[in-house]
Amino acid sequence: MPELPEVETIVRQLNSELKGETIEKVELISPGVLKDIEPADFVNQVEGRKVLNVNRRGKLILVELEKDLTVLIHLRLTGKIVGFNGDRVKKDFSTRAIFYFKGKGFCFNDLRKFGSLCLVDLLERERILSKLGPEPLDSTFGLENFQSLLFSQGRKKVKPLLMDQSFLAGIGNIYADEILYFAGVKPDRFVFTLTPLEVRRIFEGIKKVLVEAIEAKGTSFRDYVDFSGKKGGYLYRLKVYRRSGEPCYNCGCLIKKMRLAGRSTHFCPSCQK
DNA sequence: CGCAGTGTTTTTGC
DNA sequence: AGCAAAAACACTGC
Repeated sequence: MPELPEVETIVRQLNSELKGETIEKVELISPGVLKDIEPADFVNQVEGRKVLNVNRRGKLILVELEKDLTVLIHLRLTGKIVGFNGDRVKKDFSTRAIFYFKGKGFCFNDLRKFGSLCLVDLLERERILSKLGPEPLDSTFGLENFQSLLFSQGRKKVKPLLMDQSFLAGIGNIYADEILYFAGVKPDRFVFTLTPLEVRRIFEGIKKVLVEAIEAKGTSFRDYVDFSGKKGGYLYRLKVYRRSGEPCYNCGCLIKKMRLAGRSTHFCPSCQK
C-alpha cells in the first residue's frame, strides 16, 4: 500500500542515509524481482557505483547512480525498504535483495513478490517516467491544470481516474478515498457531472491530504513501515478508509463500503454527494 | 479448513 | 477501441 506519501517518506530517509555512499555489494535472494535485466548484469553494473541522489516519481523510487544509471524500485503492495547498520542485516523470509554499503545497507523485502527492481539508462528512464501523469504536489501543478486534465477525461468515474497513474502520479486506494471525502464527492460520480466548486475541492483535497500524510510519515494499515522500521501516523487520521460501519466524524452516519473498478471504496453516504 | 479479501500494475478478454 | 476482469503472489481473518 505504499502510495505517494509512503514512498516520499522512504525516499527522504534513503537520501539522508545513502547519498554519496558507494554500493559495495548486492545480494539477490529472489532474482525474480529483477525486471528486464539478468541478475549477473545487474550486480556487475551496480556494485562499486556511488549513489548520487535518491528521488521519487509517482510511486517509483529512483536511486540515481554514477554513469547516468538509475535503479528503479517499485514496492507495489507489500514491498518495503528496511535499513540496517553495521552487520545487523534485517533479513527475513520476505527479503528479495540486500544492498550493502560501508557499515550499513538496506533490504528490499516483499511478501507478495509483486515489487520490482530494474536498472535503466537515461533514455529508458525517460521512456518509463514519461508515461506518468503530473506530480500532484509539484508547485507547477495548479487548479487550471487539474481542471483541463479532468475534463479531457469526462466520461470516467472520478475515483478510478484519480488512481490512474497516467492521469496523476502517486495516488492509490487509501488517499483517493480520503481526498473524495474531503471534497464531499461520491467516488462513483462521472467527471462531467462535477461542478466547478467540487473540482476545486478535489484539487484542494489532493494537496492537503497528501501533504498531511507525508507529515505523518504515511499510513500503516498492515504492511507498510518506513526505512527505520517505523509505522506511519496517518492511520489515525483516516476519515473513511477501512472505517465502513463506523460513524462519520462529521455527521455521524455510518461509513459505507462499495466496490468500484475492482477496489474497495469507502465513503460517507450523507457528506459525499 | 477453505476461501474471500487485501491493492498495484500489466495483461487478457469481451 | 475501450473498459472490465483476471493474473501475478502469499498471507490474514472469518
